[in-house]
Amino acid sequence: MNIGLLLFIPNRDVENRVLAAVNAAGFEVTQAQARVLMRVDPDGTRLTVLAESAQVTKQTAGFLVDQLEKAGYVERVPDPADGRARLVKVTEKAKEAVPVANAELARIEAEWEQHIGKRRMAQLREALEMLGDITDPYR
Amino acid sequence: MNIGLLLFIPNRDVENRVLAAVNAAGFEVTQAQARVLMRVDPDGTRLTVLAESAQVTKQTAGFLVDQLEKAGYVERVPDPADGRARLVKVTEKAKEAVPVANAELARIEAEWEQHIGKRRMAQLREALEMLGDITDPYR
DNA sequence: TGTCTTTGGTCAGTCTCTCTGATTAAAGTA
DNA sequence: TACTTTAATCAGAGAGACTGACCAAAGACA
Repeated sequence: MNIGLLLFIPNRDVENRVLAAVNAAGFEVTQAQARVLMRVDPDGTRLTVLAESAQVTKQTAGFLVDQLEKAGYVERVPDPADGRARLVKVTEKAKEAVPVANAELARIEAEWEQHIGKRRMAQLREALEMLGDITDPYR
Repeated sequence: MNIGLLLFIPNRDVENRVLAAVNAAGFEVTQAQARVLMRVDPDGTRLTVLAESAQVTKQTAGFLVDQLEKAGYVERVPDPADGRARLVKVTEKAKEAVPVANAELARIEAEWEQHIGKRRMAQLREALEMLGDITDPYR
């Protein structure tokens, strides 16, 4: 079984479940919006940086931030350090979604640990974190 | 770091690289088309089954198969066992892409093994295969 | 200082993928 | 035979992603 598919299947499961949990709690965001939202730094992040880290064009990132802004999950404030730039910041409303997402993630991890064991779960994490070094173009 | 993102990042890397390799070899398929094509059984597969295993609606699967058919990568033949159904089969042309994809996958795995070591790579595979039991809705 | 290049972001247009809803036709069932 | 289910398609719409063109501020430098 190919390594891409092996990674894809559990990843899809996590994305689906976390999004479903967040939606069920009343936060109406899409997967694409969530992927951008997730990458907004507590101190605010420039659009260019968001685009780069989410691996989409700045037009796409801008489109998604527009929607998140309309829905009240982020706001754009001028960047004091650069007159051209604006910082995307998460609002209080969006911050309330974080514990919902984290709770579902914890639930998933617990189920997985139940199925494959604590030791293997730790090994999985370790291997994936190391792979991030060579597969995360943003890092 | 959340387990979803940890899975997502290397998965994206694999998908990008394999697709780029296949494209570079002259096979013009998209990621979505590839995801369907990958799931066609050597003996042929019904559209409904493809849709289910790729986790899309049958309309979407049908749309992608249409494109793959136009490009000459699959053909639809009547299903001898069911007058309503047709079997999607891969053509010789598509079969030629398989070794290209496999070669890139092997290259990726070798690089990863180089970075995290043989032992951790085996552990990663084992954990992911076990997780498939509980996260692959098709299995 | 004034020009040139780079960088952050937007506008316009298009394409691909995905969905929902409705429909057709063959199979299976009572 | 009539009813229900299943395999697939048609029609229409929305989301998300891209390329290309553009503007304005910042940085570099002669």
